[in-house]
Amino acid sequence: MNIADQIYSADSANQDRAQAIRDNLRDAIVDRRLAPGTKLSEGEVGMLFDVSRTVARAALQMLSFEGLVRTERNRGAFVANPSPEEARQVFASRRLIEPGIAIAACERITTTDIAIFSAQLDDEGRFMAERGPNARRSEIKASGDFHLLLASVAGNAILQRFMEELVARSSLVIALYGRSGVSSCGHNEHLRILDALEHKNPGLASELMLHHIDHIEADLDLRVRAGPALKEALNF
Amino acid sequence: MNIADQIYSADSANQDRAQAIRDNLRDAIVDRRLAPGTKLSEGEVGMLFDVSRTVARAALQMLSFEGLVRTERNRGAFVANPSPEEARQVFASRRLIEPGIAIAACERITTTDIAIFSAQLDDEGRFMAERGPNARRSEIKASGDFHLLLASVAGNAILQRFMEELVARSSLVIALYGRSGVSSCGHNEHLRILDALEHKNPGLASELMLHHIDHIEADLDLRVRAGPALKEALNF
DNA sequence: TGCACAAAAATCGTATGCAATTTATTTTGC
DNA sequence: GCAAAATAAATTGCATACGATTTTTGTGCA
Repeated sequence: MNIADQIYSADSANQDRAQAIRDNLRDAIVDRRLAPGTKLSEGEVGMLFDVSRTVARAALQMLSFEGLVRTERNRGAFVANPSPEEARQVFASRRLIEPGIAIAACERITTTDIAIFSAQLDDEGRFMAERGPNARRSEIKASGDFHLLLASVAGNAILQRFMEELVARSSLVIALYGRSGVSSCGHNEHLRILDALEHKNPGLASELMLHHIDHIEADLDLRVRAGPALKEALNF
Repeated sequence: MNIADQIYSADSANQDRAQAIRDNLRDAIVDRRLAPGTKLSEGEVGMLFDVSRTVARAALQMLSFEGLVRTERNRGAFVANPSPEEARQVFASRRLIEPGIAIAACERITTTDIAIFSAQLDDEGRFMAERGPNARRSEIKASGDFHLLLASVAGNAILQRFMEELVARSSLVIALYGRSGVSSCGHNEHLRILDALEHKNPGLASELMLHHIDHIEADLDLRVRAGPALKEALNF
C-alpha cells in the first residue's frame, strides 16, 4: 500500500480530513492501486494519513456507503470485490439514469461547458494513444470523468452524487472484468455524444448514451470466474 | 424530542447500534416528529439512545449521506430543510429511476409478491379513510412503503438503496410542501400500477408510474415561501 | 432600554484507552 | 510430523478525555 507518497491534496478546501482521506482512497481503489479484497485496517490508514483511528474510520465508513469498501463487523474494511451480478446492477442503474442526464445536460449546456468537454476529450484521446504501464488506468479514469462532467452539467445534485458512486463502481468493475483493448471505441462515442449536446439534440444524445453504456457493459466478461469464487467458497 | 419512548427495535438483527439509531432517527424525521431545522446534537442523541457520542456521531453521519440531515462543521447536525429546488431534483430523479423499476418489477414479480402488495395497499386504504391527528403521517409513510416494496421486487440492490433515499427525502418534501387533501388519488394509482404488474404489462406499469410521480409533484406547492427563506437570509 | 464586549457553558473534532473479538503463533497430544 | 488446543498479538467497537470553536449568558456603558 504505497499511498504515503501521494500528494496529500488539500485541494477541496479545508473540508473534513476524513473526506480528503476518502477521496485519496477512492482514487486508489478506482485506479486499482489497491486490489479488491485488500484489507484496509483503521490503524494502518490512520498511520499513512497521519490521523487517529477515529477519522480513518470515518473515511472508511464513507467508502462503505459508496459501495467501494465492504465492512464486516469486528473484522474491518476491505476493498470491494464486486460480483458479476453486482456489475450488472451497476450498469442497469446507469442505463436508467444516464440517458436522462444526457437530456437534462442538453438543455443546460453552455459554450463554456462545451469547451471544457473538448479539452477533457482531448486528454482522453491522448491517454488512449499512450501505451505505458498505467495507460489503461488513465483511460478508465478519463472515461469516467466524461460521465461525471456530464452529470455536473445536468444540474441535479442528487443524480450527480448517484453518478459519482456508479462511475466509481464501474471503474472497479471494468478493472476487474474488462477485456483489454476493445473499449477504445468509447472515446468516439463520447465525441458523438458531445456533438449531439452541441446541436441540442436531446433525443440523439440520450440514445447515444444508452448505446454507449450497452457497449461498455458488452465489453466486460461477466462469466463467473473459477479462481476467486472457488477461493471464496473454500474460505467459507 | 420524545424519541426515548420509541421501541428500540433490534429488528434488523444484531447489526451496528449506529444503524439502529439511524433507522429510528430516519423514521422520526420522515414522520415529522422531528421538524426540519431541528438541532440533533451528538450528546443529546447519545443520551437518548444510551450510547456514547462516537456512535451517535456515526448515525448522524449516515443520515447526512442520505440527505436527511445537514451537517455544518463545528456546528453540528440539523434535520434537513429541503428547498423547492431540492424537492424538484428529488422528483426529477424519481422520474428517471422509478419507471425503470416498474418495468423490472413487472418481469420479476411473483404471486407471493402480489399478495404482499395487496395487503400493503389494503392498509394504505385504511389509513386514508382515517381522520386522526397522525392519519396524514401514516398515509405518507404507507405511500412511500409501496414504492420501496416495488424497488425490492425489482431486484437491484443499488437502485433499491437509491430509492430508499429518494422516498425518505420525498416524505420530508411532501410533509413540507404538500397540499392537504388531494394526494388521496395516489392510492388509486397504486392500485392501477399493481394491476399492470399483475397483468405483466411493463409498458403500462412504467407509464402509470411516471404519471403517478408527476401527480405527486403536482400536488406540491413549491413556490418559495417567505417565512423560512427570509429567516435563512437574515441568519446569514 | 439597547448595544458592545467579555466570560462561561455548551458543543464539536479528534486522540487515546480499554474490553471484546478476531487472527496469528506456539505448544501439546498423538 | 501433524492436527488440535492454548496462548499471544493484533484489530475492532466503543467510551471517554481534552483542546478548539461556537453559542449563550452576563455585565458595563452609553
